[in-house]
Parts: sequence; C-alpha cells; structure tokens
Amino acid sequence: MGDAKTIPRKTRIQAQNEELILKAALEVFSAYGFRGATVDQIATGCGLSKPNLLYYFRRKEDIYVAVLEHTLHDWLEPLRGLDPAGEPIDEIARYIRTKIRLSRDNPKASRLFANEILHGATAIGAYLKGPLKELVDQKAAIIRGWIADGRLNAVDPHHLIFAIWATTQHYADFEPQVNAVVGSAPDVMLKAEETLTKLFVEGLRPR
Amino acid sequence: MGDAKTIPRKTRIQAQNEELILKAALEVFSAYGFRGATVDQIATGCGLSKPNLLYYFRRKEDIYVAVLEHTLHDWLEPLRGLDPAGEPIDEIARYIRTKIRLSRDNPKASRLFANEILHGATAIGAYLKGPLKELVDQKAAIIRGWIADGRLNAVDPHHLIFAIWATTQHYADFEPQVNAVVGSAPDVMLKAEETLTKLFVEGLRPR
DNA sequence: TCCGCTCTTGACCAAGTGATCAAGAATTAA
DNA sequence: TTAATTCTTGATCACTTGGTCAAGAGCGGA
Repeated sequence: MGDAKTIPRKTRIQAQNEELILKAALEVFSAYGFRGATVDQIATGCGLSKPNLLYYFRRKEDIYVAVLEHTLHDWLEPLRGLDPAGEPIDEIARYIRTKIRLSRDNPKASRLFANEILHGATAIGAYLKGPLKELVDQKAAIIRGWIADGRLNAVDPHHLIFAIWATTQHYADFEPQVNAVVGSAPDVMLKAEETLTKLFVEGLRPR
Repeated sequence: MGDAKTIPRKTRIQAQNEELILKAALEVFSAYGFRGATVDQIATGCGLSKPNLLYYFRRKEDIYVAVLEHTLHDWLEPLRGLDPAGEPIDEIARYIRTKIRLSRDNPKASRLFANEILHGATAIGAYLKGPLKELVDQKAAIIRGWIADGRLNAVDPHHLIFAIWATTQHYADFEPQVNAVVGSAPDVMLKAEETLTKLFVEGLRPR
C-alpha cells in the first residue's frame, strides 16, 4: 500500500527547482505583472533553460498561480492574529505594526497582489470571495463587538480594515512615489509606522 | 507674423481624433497596464485603423505618456485646494471627501497611475520628484503650521497625506477585493466616505 | 476647378514570446 | 551493473505585436 503510483512522491531535484522557480517568479511577476513578465526572464532568473522550466510548470499561468498561492497565506496571517480577548486599541495597533513591517520586509509580495487585483483579480477572485471574505467578516464581527461594548469609536469595521490595508501596503506598492516625495531617508518606514499608529489609535479611542 | 509655419495649427480632425485616442487609451491602459495593452486594442476602441492611430502618435509610449499627462493635473487638483486660511479639520475632511469622490467618478485614472507607479514610475518619475513633491511639501508646511498652533493632533504631515491618498484610492485600485468582501452594495462608497472622514477627523482633532 | 496638404489604409516586416518535441544526459531503485 | 525513470536542452513552430511604407482618398484654400 501507499504505493508511488497514486501518490507521486516529489523528488529532491523537483522540490529544489520548484523553489528556485517560485523565488525567481515572484521577482519577475512583481516587477512586470503577469503580461509584462516573460518565461525567459524567470528561467534566466533561476538559471534554468526555458524548456526545463516548462517541464516543472507547463504553462506560464501555472507559475503565476503557484507563486500567488505560495504567498497568499503569509500575507493574511497578521489579520488572523487579531485576538478578541485582547485590549482593542492594542490589538489594532499591533495589527498595524505587523502589517507595515510585512510591507517593508516583503514589498514584492505586496506588489504582486496589488497588480493582480488592479487588473481584475482573475486568478484569485475565488479566493477573495471565499476564504478572504470569511476571515474578514469574522474579524469585523470582533471589532463590531468591541464597538458595541464602547471600547472603540464607532466606525464601520470592514472599511477600517480596508483603511489599514491601504495605508500599510501603500509603502510597498507606491514606493517610487513615496521616495520621490520624502526622499529615501532610512527612517521613512519608522515615521510611517509611528504616524499610522497614532492616527488610527487616536481615531479609534472612544471619547 | 503669427504665421502657420512656425506654429503648426491643429486641424479639426486632428483635435477630434486625438481626443478619441486618449479616451480609448485611458480605457485600455488602465485595464491592462502599459505592457499588457496593445495598440490594436486602442485602435479598435476608438474606431481607427492601427496605422492611422500611429499617424497621430508615432509610438505606443507616446500615447501612454500623453494620456498620463492629460489626467495628471486633474488628479492633483483637490490637494491644491487645501486652504491655509480655512479651519484645519474642515479642510482635511473636505479633501478626503473630494478625493474619494474623484476615485469613485474616475477609477480608471486612478488605476492608470497606480499601475504606472507600481511598476517603477519610469514615465512620470520626473514629475513626481518635481511638481508633485513641490506641491506636497507646500501643503505639508501648511499642515505643520496648523499642528504648531495646536489646531491639529501632531502627526507627520507627509505621511498623513500618504494615508489619505492610500485610503481613498484603495476603492478604485482594489475594487475587485472590496467588492469580494463587502459585495457590490450601492452604498459602499458612501460608507467609505463616512468611515474615513470620521477616522481621520477623530484622529486629528487635538485633545 | 485645381493643387497642395492632411488623412487613411492594406500589406508587410522583424522581433519577441509561449509552447512543443525528440533525443540525449543524469539519477535512482533493483 | 542495469534498466526504468526523471531531468535537460537545442531546435523549432505558431502567433502576437509594435512599427513601416507606399499609394490612394479626402479636404481646404485660391
């Protein structure tokens, strides 16, 4: 039983090369978008020949979907950590901090998603309407509870979450604009974290 | 004097067709990005043959730059209206309202810029570092003055402006995600306006 | 009407791109 | 060692796409 015919084991070379490919694909897709990226670029980026790359992923779109799925989970992780038992203001502040640091440390993943959604989210539309909506609705309910208890200023939870997403990811997605305006000072992200935290905390603290 | 040799007058047909082209180009470039868009699509979109379109704009990039420049001014207009003589909180609230309505009424322009900046802002980098930075610095100084007078909560003016940009444009740029999470209810933009205004106003009101 | 200029287009080209294939090289399990 | 399997690649194809060109159609002023 447990024979290798029904469950084709993944070879060492397979695992290794697929990882190389996904890494190079993130690089290229995040920089040029799906249509702008070429299979050749990805192949060169990971040191494989083009036919060899297409041996692991038969179509360009398969690579794209794989790299999207590969990073989706991590990207949503901080929101999952929003704890209904915690102090509301602290929880929100922690979420903002985590999210902006994720943007700083992994701007390519941010740009990959931004580009995908900007052009209609055709590859991850189902994910957005399914798991993502579920998670957001669940966390929105928590926030709504906090508001009902008078522990947060009354704002729409969904739009609050959108606002946090938008402001934090802005620094990855619109980096050239940010740099053009404030220069590429090394403390940009620190100032951003400080400003956003203050803005949201003060905006949400009940009076 | 004023002869037509040094200043080649623009023909009626020229003006008319260039307008058609720019309109179709906004449509196509905002949907597919620069590399994803094809000259054929734009030509079909405005009912011209491809060679005819290239008679007015010799290269694809010329169309792209033209449509960017054509919409850049309008996009920055609301910020210009920030009045140093006004009531700070009201001025900020009005800016947010104007900006989110602009996003609602012209999402394509928003997505055009988002895509351009997302991919490095190679076509408008100079504009960002020049006129845009100048305008933002000027308005940031106004906000800084308000803070110094104790009329606004102390936050970094540049990052405040980024936050307003990010949150308002989010609804145009990430429309599929917004729709996936909250559905395409007709009052999404109203709720958004309300939430953002409240969040920023409460966050900025001095205590 | 006539003439010069603007406008329009079918045919075409070169480059780039996603994808295929057959054949050989390397790896692995026995 | 050996045989089956996995991995690799040069050559090639079909198709798309930005851009050209020459020739003709349309327009406006004298």
